Amino acid sequence: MAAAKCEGNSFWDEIEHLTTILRRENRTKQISRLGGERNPPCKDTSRPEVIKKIEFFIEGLLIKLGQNNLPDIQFKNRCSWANVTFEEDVGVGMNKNASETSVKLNASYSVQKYAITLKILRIAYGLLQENVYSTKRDIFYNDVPFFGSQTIVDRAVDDISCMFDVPRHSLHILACSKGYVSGQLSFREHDGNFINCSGNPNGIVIPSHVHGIYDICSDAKAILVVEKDATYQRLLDDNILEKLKPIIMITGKGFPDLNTRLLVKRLWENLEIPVLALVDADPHGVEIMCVYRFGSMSQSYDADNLTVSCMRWIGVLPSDLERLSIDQEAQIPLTEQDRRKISYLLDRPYLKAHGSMQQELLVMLNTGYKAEMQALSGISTGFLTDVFLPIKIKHGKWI
DNA sequence: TGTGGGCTAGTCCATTTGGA
DNA sequence: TCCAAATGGACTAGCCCACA
Repeated sequence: MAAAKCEGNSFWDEIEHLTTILRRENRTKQISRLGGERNPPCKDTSRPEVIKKIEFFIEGLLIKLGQNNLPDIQFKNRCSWANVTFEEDVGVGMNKNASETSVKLNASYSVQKYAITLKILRIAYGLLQENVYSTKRDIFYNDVPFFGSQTIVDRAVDDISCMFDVPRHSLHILACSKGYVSGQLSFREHDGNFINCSGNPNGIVIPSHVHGIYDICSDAKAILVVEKDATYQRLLDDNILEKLKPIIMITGKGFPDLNTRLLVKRLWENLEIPVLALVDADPHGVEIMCVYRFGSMSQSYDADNLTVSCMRWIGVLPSDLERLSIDQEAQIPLTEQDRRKISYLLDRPYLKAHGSMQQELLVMLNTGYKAEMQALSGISTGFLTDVFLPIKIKHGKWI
């Protein structure tokens, strides 16, 4: 079923209506996003500025040591919901007066973290001076016995980004991308390399240096963000890019990495077209959609660059399962962990502000069942591509 | 072909450690 | 004893590769 063949109002009418609303809202938000109690947006700081910040920080440590004081390193606490507030237009952002944790040189339990922080700062300083990039993985393997685990490097890099109030890539430290993008999109990478996503039937790996891409061109009317790679591949096999043309499709393969989130954000900023999320009707699917749409606690200091508040949840909604009479055998009973996860989600500030999403979680809780997107395939082959998504788009059935 | 291990992300909770 | 900070572990999503 081709998109254009839908009867009644034009297939893209609802999307175009949504586009108009979102663009108008975006203008208003840009104007009103001045002042307030929250941290200003995390700046895309230039290389010389970051070098200066590191030098200034080290100078401060040396001055204190010269005064026979043991200098602490202060980090904003990225692990507390008390330190963040939710605002509809920005998502989960860090408070100006967020509590800080101190890494102390005179506390034995802090010494390792102190040393790791200084070592990563030294590495970042070198990368910045040489104007080259490295990955967190490379840094870890640079001295495995010293760091101990990858997690420690990850946390330290994010703490430093937060401390200097700069995005991670401004430290010239990147993470390997895991997301894919396909459809009506072309751009140039930071080195000038031209990328045309529509020329590759399976899409391309999202670049590691998303901030460096430019000349973004697309005539797409919407961006479809898919939770799982399996579903993404299935939709490509079902020829979704032709059936719903023109469209861009992205997957972060589960919880999205920062590069995938950055790309979705950049596409929204450049193209200003609706971003639709297609996730499982289970607690993790909802949480993944929320990470794209509202941001995460640990990256709250960079919310402005990462969250896509205009995103809409197109499916699979827990209420869809009942409406479509999905066979109960295709549904999965909620486990105790699922129920706990739903409780945590219901406590999140952004869900408290979105009654319709809260309602969907309560539907899941009340029915006691969850379902993956594959459950829709049980109705008929190609149901997701040929019926579910076209009808949802045509009738604007998203929240 | 299926399974397990190691890797990429992300989240939250529990435990350990040690200073006040 | 209490509390803050650090760390490990358990869980989610997924991919790739080696091996039985």
